[in-house]
Amino acid sequence: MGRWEPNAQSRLRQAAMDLYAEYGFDQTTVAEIAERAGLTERTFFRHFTDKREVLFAGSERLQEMLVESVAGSSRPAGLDAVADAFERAAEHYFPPVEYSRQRQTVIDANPALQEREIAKLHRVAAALTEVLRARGLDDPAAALAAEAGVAAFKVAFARWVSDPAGGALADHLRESFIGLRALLAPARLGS
Amino acid sequence: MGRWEPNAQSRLRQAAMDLYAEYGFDQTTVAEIAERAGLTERTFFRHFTDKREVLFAGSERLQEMLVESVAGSSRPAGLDAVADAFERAAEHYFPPVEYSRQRQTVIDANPALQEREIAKLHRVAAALTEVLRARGLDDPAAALAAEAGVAAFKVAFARWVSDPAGGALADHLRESFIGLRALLAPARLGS
DNA sequence: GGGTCTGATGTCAGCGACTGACATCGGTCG
DNA sequence: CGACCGATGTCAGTCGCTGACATCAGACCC
Repeated sequence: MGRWEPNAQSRLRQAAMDLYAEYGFDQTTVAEIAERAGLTERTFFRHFTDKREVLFAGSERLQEMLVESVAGSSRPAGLDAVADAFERAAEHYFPPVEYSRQRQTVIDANPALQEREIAKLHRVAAALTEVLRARGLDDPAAALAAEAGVAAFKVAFARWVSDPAGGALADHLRESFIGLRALLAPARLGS
Repeated sequence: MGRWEPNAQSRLRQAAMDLYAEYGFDQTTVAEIAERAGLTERTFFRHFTDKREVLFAGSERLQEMLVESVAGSSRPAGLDAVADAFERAAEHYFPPVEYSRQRQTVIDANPALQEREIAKLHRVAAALTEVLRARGLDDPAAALAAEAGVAAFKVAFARWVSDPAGGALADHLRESFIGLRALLAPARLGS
């Protein structure tokens, strides 16, 4: 398919990650990324809608997985279904810790990237809210379960990438959701 | 102070709003905004960090008001203090409905602006979480009270700008928080 | 009143993100 | 072997945004 080497997209992503990590996001130009990947600036923009998106491509896939998982969950629509979905995704979706760690370091150093990250997580929460409602949970409860689930995921993810013991993401997720459930038990967010 | 007419900043904001509303955000160039305001492109960027920020300048002020309000609230740190803060801000901060409505229409039509809006609200939630913790609320409860408060505000704001009856924002806020409290009563989020 | 100082604005040059239009190459299929 | 198609290259251009420096209006001082 490609004109020369295959995997243009992943080569671009790798090149971008390397340069972002070494010189910072702002100090890296798209032309440099493309050159390192042996491609053209124009081609970069055919694979990624913008310079930031390199770090977030794939989040749509995660969102789809979560939505499908909640939609087909054996548990009733609620926090437990969301927790299950995240734990399942943890095993099939996420890249190795080192990559995630490096990626997070880059994001944490740049406001524009944080903006994009927050927006992506917001979309995930919105999508989860939608499925939960579709499965019969009423409106505010669905939103709360979704937002709380995403919040628990944020915590688990942050602990995962900064865990010196190298614990699995799934384990951090379980802990995080246990803490959340303990806190919210009396509210019964559809769980 | 100004070279010619005063109020350069508000003239720029007005010009931007008019053009964004009439032609859309992407179709409006900064040079056009500046020209309509009788100023230069360079001057625009001295008043606003970027083209999007025109629509969000002032959100820092809102955030400060909320934080101060919660910090000095007579109520215990929790949802009620947050609710009070929003209701007080509703009376002293927000522009007329027509302006807010027009602004929201522009934002809703553009993903980049939505990203910025979400990020701003996220910062507000983070700041509120911080005050609540400073006032002694424990960590997850503080975050939940802040996020829930912001969520209630979102709902109230959306209803306010789309309310044909022209109800006051403060009234929508009260209703929204009543609904939230009813839902969360058993959880006791510090309220 | 005139000189000076300061803050806001103008001017200019330039970088880099992003896009549209069109050419070109590699592989596929008939 | 030739038509076809999808991915890439090439080119030119727009626009957001910035740094450096000049300039102007008003405030302050004498």
